[in-house]
Amino acid sequence: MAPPDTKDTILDAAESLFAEQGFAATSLRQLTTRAGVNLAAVNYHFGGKEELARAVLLRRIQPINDERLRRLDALERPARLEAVVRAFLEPALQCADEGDRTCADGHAPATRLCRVFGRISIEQPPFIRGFLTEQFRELGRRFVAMLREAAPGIDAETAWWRMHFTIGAMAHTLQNAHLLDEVSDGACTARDPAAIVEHLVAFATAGFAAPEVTR
Amino acid sequence: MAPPDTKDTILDAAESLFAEQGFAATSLRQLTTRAGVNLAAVNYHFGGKEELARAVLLRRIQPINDERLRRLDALERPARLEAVVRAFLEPALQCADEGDRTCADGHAPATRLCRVFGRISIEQPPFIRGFLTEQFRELGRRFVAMLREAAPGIDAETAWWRMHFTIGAMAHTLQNAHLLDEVSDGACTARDPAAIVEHLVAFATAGFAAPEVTR
DNA sequence: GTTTGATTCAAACGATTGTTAGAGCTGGCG
DNA sequence: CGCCAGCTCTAACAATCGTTTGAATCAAAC
Repeated sequence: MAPPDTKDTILDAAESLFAEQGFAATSLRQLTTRAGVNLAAVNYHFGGKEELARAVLLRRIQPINDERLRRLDALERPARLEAVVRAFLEPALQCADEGDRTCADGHAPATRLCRVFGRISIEQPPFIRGFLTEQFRELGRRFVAMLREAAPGIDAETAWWRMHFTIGAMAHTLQNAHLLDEVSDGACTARDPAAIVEHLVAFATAGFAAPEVTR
Repeated sequence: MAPPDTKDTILDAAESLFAEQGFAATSLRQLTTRAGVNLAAVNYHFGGKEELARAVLLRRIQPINDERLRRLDALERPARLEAVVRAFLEPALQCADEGDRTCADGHAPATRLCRVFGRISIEQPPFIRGFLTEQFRELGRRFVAMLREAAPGIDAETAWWRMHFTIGAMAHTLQNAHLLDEVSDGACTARDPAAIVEHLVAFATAGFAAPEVTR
């Protein structure tokens, strides 16, 4: 009921447009037009396009990573592998509940976040590199430690790789779930994030439990 | 020893720049400067920036997908799960042998390909959508069939999802392997594609072998 | 009612974008 | 040689980019 806040309106529009087209391909004019605000508002409220991108990412990543750590702390000990994997994956996919509005682009916030996050993290404009590694270093360390506790016998390097694989599977899937619809000729029609996360948890848990690579 | 062909020179420069910065963020002036050719050469030889992007992708994807299908045909029957996974992953990572020059950006062609492919497929400018789904529909169908033969008991939808996860893990890993170096504080320093593929094959094979999701 | 600070607005800035036109160059063939 | 096709070059095109300016508007405080 609060009057639509300009800053949030811009963030919403930026999030959906970055998700659809990426950072570089989205112009401020297109963005402010969709948001229904003046062109100069972005520079006034955020200082520039790059700072806007940082704000878009931070608004979503912060609560998700907080929730991840909260779940990690709440795990039974010794941790079950699937529970650790779930603690990592579910918060990212359930952020849909936070802002329960479904936006103009027809996608749930979770899908939009993962797409924008995947895009910007992959486009990796230089200005975003340090920001991202800083956001994930501590989180990664804690998860790797917990994963090794839940799956004894895998070394640190393997654990890092497998977490990387899991992130990749998650990001790519939510970015391109619609592609799967087309390619599979209708075998996969699920857009429900809850269903996706179950598939993903099963896949990643088994992957983490795989025997160590012998080379 | 052949004189450097302008068309190939452009393709090489475009591949490395698209890999580094993405499609939209790379300008033709930057591209032609690195290639050491005239600005107008891109439009002369390819017709425009979008057609250039298509050519960059096609040059690498075509031989890889051919090799994938060749390996698929050569599999023993009934197929072992790991062999199917390997038939899908290795060709993409071993295309380094094709053009054995290591280019100016210091990355092996395999890494560059995966990065440019991941970028463009994720940026997904509208002009590339149909092109990509067409390239992968037949390949996906054949692999899903073979995977279900090697891992009986998983349904078609699950097989599609897991293949999607595998693609995501592969793409994300090769795009961001350098990030892993930073985040893991040196636990992961491997840049050798051969080592990565072993980790990845182990992870994905286990994921495919996971029990069906019960919901 | 006036003032003050915050926000929005139209308009323009210089820079850069993809693309194109047309002249200039080059090498092989008659 | 003269010619022509293939390619490269300079120069410019219109369009769009992110950003900035300075005036207009608004709401609350005095």
